[in-house]
Amino acid sequence: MYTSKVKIILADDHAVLMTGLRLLLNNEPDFEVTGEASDGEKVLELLEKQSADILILDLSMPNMSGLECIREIKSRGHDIKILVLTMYEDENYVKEAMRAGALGYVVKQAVDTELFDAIRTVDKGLRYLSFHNAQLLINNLLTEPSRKAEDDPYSLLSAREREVLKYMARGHSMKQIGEVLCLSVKTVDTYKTRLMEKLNCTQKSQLVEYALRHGLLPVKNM
Amino acid sequence: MYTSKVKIILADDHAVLMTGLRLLLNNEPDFEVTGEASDGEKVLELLEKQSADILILDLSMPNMSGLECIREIKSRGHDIKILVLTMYEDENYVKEAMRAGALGYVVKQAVDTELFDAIRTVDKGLRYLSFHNAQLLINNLLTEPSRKAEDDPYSLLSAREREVLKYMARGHSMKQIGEVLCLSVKTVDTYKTRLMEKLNCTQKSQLVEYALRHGLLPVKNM
DNA sequence: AAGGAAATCAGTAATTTACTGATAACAGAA
DNA sequence: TTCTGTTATCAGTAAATTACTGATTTCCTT
Repeated sequence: MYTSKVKIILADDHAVLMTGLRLLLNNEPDFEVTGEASDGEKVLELLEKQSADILILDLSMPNMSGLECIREIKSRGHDIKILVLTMYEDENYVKEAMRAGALGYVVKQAVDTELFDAIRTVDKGLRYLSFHNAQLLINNLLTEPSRKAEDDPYSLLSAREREVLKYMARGHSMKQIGEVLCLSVKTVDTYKTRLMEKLNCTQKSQLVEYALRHGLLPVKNM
Repeated sequence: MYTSKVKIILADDHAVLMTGLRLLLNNEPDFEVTGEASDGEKVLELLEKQSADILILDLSMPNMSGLECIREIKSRGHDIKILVLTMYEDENYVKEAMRAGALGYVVKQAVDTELFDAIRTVDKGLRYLSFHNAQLLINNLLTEPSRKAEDDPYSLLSAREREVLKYMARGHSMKQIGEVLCLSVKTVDTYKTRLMEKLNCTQKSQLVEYALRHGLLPVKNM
């Protein structure tokens, strides 16, 4: 019986490692790497041109972070399963990534066979977490995905609000943001007020915290 | 004419990537990966048992960091050339590593051919830096390791200034920072002014950018 | 002893934010 | 179709924050 290979797109800003990873995956009889991208924006461009079964994504990439990238992929309605492969063992990253729409999460410390398992699992449409304490997390995550709105108010934000949030977190003043976005200071000010309301903040620093947590502050290229 | 292969030991705590890297290197006719280690201590153990021409070392590893590892290798008198392969583009890391005794420094963002070049160069006993502006660095490093200051303005900052920078980048106001650090707003204001001077900024957003770039904004746990 | 950072604070002018409204467009509910 | 809620947009004024210009003390180095 003929079974077609799992088509995989890789996204990682570490070129050498991505090349190695490609070799590793192509060595397996049932995998095939069909595309590579070095940051979130390039992933999106690539997805416009070609589809694949699985996207293996690093979270820390320049320009557009992995998390933002996941959200954008979802909002554009691309039909691709996302497997996060990253160095961050932090629970928060796992949560954020899964909430944003990832199907699997594997740390780079994992051995190759674990990654293979993860790919095959995710390919079937099933969740995969690489962690020891993963089960807890999965349960938490799955048994009560109801209070989604409160959990992730991010989905409540309008496009403009998100935009303003990013600039604010990077330390721009209302005035500066207004100039960049061609808006009156007053308008930007309103967005800020809304952000505070929606995200339940009383201080600007809490907004920054929120932005950090949600991967809205990737380091930009020089 | 027969030429023996360059024997390489890999050290990286990211197992998947190390496996990929091994494949990549073994694919080259003149390289041969003869050992792997997942942290500094294991590198040292391995070196007691086997020698090799080159050690490709990640800087961020658990237990014993890459830098410590380099120092220890040198102090034990092992005869192996060290090539650092890491994600850190920061000049300081380069310097530290080279001072500690590394012969080459390549960032993971580099493409495979660059890594190959680096290996071959280092194998000849020559220095290799992967940077565009590397040559400057080499010269600085070797001719006058004295004027550390201008190179990295971060080292110019006083403890207080760094502290204030972190809070500022996280979106706290002068007033808030003053409260946390038990200082007058005025004092904090002065630090801010100094920061701007030292880091050559005219806007707060540039300070935030600087902080981001230098990893001063880690995501905190919940 | 002189020179030079570092840490600390003040006063006032100039900006920026906070807060309170407001209007127009549009989508969905009733 | 009318009502309601959401988004996008802007204004005015009071309150708060920052920018700028000094200044003092301590400590370290030469």
